[in-house]
Amino acid sequence: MSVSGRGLYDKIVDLAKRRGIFWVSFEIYGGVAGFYDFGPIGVLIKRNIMNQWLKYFVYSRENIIEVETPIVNPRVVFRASGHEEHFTDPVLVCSKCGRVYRADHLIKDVIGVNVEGWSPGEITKLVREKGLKCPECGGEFESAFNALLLFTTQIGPYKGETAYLKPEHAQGMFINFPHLFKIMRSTLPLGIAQVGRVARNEISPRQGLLRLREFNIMEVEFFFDPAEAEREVYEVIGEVEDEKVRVVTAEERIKGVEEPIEYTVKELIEKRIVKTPWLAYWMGIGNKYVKSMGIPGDKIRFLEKLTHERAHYSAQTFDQEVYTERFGWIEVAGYAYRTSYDVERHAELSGADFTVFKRFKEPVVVKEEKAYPNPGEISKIISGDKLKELLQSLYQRKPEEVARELREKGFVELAGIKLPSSCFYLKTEEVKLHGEKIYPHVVEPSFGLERLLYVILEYSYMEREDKVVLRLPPYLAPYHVAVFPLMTGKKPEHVKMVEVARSIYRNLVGRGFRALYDEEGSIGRRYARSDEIGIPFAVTVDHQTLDDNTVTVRDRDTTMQVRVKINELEKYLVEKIGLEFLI
RNA sequence: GCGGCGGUAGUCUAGCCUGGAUUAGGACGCCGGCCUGCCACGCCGGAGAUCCCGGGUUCAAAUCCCGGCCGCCGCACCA
Repeated sequence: MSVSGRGLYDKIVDLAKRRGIFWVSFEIYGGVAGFYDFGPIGVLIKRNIMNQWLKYFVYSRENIIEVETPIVNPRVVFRASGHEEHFTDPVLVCSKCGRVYRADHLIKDVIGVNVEGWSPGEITKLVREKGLKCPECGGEFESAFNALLLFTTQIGPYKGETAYLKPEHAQGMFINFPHLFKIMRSTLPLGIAQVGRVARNEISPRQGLLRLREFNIMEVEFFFDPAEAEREVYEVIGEVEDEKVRVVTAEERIKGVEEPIEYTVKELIEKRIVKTPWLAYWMGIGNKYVKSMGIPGDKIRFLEKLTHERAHYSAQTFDQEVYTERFGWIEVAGYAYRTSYDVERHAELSGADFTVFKRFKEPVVVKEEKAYPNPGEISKIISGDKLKELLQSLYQRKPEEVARELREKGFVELAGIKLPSSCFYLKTEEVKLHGEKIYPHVVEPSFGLERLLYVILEYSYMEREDKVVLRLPPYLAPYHVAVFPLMTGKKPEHVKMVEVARSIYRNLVGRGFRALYDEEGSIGRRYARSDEIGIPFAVTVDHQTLDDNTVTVRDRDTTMQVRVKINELEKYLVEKIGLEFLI
């Protein structure tokens, strides 16, 4: 088959392997599904995608900070997050044909029993009692077990504590929220970002870079006060209020509509399409970010997840999808409204204080009923050491709580003894409240780096006269500029060209450019090689250079050349590339 | 995990059906040399293949059979 006849995906995979972008890991041992190695060009492009993300989501915002937390997490972290419960599925395997079923789904469909929360042992017992067989081949089922999609390991080389590799960064930010909140002078909203590796033990990873077992996530957990969200969003919305995003709402999807409707970020908020305005804000930022990397706006859409598609922690989720030739619409980012779910779970299991003190504009005076013990009356019911003990524990309790219990039940129960209201002095006091404690809510934009890499490659891949040109935006290119001598022979002027080209190369590198020097093969071949990995500009030292200190700068996309003075080359390139590369 | 299809140098591929004379052929790329006044130039030379792995059938296996690994597609799964 000719090169142009094959699919885009195949061409990208070939290019990626040939030029050192990515390839299947552990190749010499036959490869392992779901793992990819990234080569010299791949790591550079990935880092640029990451830098671009940091610029959009972190560096240009005063209230977003970045952290790095361990990949290995003790079990309790994912017990708190609900992953241990929800990320695991009870599974039944047919002993005859080997088919795997979700036990809860199958039992509900066939027997009509809801086994949610049952142990594998209980499920196995039910399957045996009811004689449930494999619906495909009629074979017996093996004992049910929980298939956990978290990678499991141990902390400590022997007899270690069970631990999991994190499947997302989120918990690292939640756990550190109380500490970081103080560092950031106790101010909301506060965004905590993290970029790096996570691992998911996928049952059957497939589709190249799109479903990996180890990959990079770029994620922000954005903590805010839901009551102030609308006001605070409007303080910063200028940047994105008119940004147009294409959305398919859950309501539309239920009706069978897949065609997105275009809204501005402001409209998403005003029409109450989003359950918190911050969701719309971050969708706007994410839309701009993805467009900045060469993805056309009309190839991006946000798909609201239906209730049953959403993760356990989410009140509303939008997937940001990009249209690909090979796989259709694929998710590159998720925007989840996690409410205070995680924060409250970690508060509960750790005992740490995750609340935020919210100061009122004016102190509020509230009347509060309080009940103080009346030892004289109590001694009529009980005496001696028992009285002493009782009084001690009574003094431990807050008078307003005691009053409430009296109000609700008519008595206070302590160590089996019921104390009527006659045992208390009841008082109504005025209390000045300066604020209240609230749990912050969280919105989470979360990007898959490798998926972005793939869609960016798809949209930048072009062929010109059977040659590959990777039209990467200049700031994503692995190198900003290539430097070539026109001739590399033995004639004195050829030797001089090499010398000048090398010195230009060294100067550019010294000034912070990523530059590539190449003198192998013909000039045309060198242009072709640099086009293939997306280098946007090529500087050539030719005969005229030796006369007047000018070089030609060739544009990758137009192949047009302009002549530039060597001492103005840096300025010229900075103008062309933009300042993005200086991150 | 199940089923279907596939796996030959860095890449793309011929050969497989119909087992043997092909030293596993070609193109591109790569390396060395010559040449070369701007878009994969030309010439000469060179390196590069566990024919995915293991087993079986056979006098003989890249080729046929079985198992495994990997990839793609469909199903299941994707918190």
